[in-house]
Amino acid sequence: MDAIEIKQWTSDSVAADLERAIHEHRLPPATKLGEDELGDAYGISRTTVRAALHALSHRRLVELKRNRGAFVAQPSVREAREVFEARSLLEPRTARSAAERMTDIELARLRENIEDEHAALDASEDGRALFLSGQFHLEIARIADQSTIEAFISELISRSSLIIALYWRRRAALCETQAHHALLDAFERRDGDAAEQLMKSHLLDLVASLDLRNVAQPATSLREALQR
Amino acid sequence: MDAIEIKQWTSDSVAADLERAIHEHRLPPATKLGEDELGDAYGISRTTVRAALHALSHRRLVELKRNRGAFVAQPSVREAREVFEARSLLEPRTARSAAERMTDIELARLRENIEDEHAALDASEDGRALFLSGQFHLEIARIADQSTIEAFISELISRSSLIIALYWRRRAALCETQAHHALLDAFERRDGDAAEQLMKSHLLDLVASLDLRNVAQPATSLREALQR
DNA sequence: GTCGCCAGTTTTGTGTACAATCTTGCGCAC
DNA sequence: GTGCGCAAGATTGTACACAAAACTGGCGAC
Repeated sequence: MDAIEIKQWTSDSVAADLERAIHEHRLPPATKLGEDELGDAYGISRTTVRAALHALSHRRLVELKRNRGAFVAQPSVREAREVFEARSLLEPRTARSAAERMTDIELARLRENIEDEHAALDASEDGRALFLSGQFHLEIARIADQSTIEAFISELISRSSLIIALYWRRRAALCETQAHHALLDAFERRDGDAAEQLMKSHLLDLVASLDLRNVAQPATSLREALQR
Repeated sequence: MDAIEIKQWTSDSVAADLERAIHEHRLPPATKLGEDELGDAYGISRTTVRAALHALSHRRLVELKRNRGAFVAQPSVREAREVFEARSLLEPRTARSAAERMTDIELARLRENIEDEHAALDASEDGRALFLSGQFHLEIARIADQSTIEAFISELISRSSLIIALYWRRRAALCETQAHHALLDAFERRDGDAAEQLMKSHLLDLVASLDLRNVAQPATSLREALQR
């Protein structure tokens, strides 16, 4: 079947694999992540799975319930607002720094990223497109050369993916890549002011495209909905 | 001796205990944290110790070296700059929010915090004073009611403590509480603009009071210094 | 008929044992 | 005398086994 048996999984690589699966919406919010189940799937012991699950819980991608198990997180409306509030504090300034110190090679990588995203969208690979969209933002933080801020943004992007899974209202599928194109233009001009401003409004647009009225609760799995 | 035997330590509480010890400089940078050693100290197995150590490594307070062990982290000069860069992006705006929504009760708690810090300084309990100083910043984030940003700031504050341990140059011992007093005044007036501005310059002052010339490397333990 | 209690089953939490890896010290060759 | 290599010791990484807790189902009493 798969080449799973070939690779030697470590707790880190398992965590990365799960994070990507969550990011691509292959593991939707509230999915139960049983330790035995995962151990069998990856061919590793529960000990290693536990380490990976704990790592993801520190990034708020997985919720650990004592004696209940691990579940893909379901960010609340409040948490959703907070995540984008944090992003709006970090990313615009980071985009400015990136614009001011970007090399042609880095610019080319960003351009490539956008093209891949387009290709994924054309192939209706929504999950992959969403992941690449996140990679675009992450790449900008990487170019800004601030690894600490980059780590925060990385976490926020992954969490944003969960938020999108829960609260996205189909509307603007294109505006996403549109905004990224605009940012790329600013980067090409090494225009820090424009990049900061564009990132700011891009994030605002993202929040606007979500349905964050507390009326519609996460619509989670059965009992979870009633425990609230 | 101690009441350690009474308490039932969990991985979380052990992590919190270690974090506080690090924050108060009872565990200086580069201290080796052996698993057996810690297990004996807390009366728990290595399994639980490992979970705590991993948690702290996610917050960049301890560095895990494969097959080598866990050590209290030694932030590089570069990392030090990054941490304060991140703080300067997050904390000023957070202070503004806090100022605008602060209640009298919260104000009183902050005042109390400053008094405790004064008392600790008078008693020459430097570690405790440093911890309380961090708590002041953390309390502000809590008042701003943004738990996501609060979590980031909490991590940055703890890491700042390590940075101070490594790079502090004795100079302004008082300016710290001075700045906190000024912030408190702004909070009393619910003056968001002033709070944001004061926090911004407070953080700049902090960086200025560090010796971040790359000349003087961490001055770590023997071999560590040479591996760089 | 409904509510409450109790036991069975499943899943996580913790402790222990073994394997892999790295460090350290000695010995041998050049 | 110096440098390399190998073996012994120590420490972490992983797997396994047991204990604790929570959910599920059924039985019995009111």
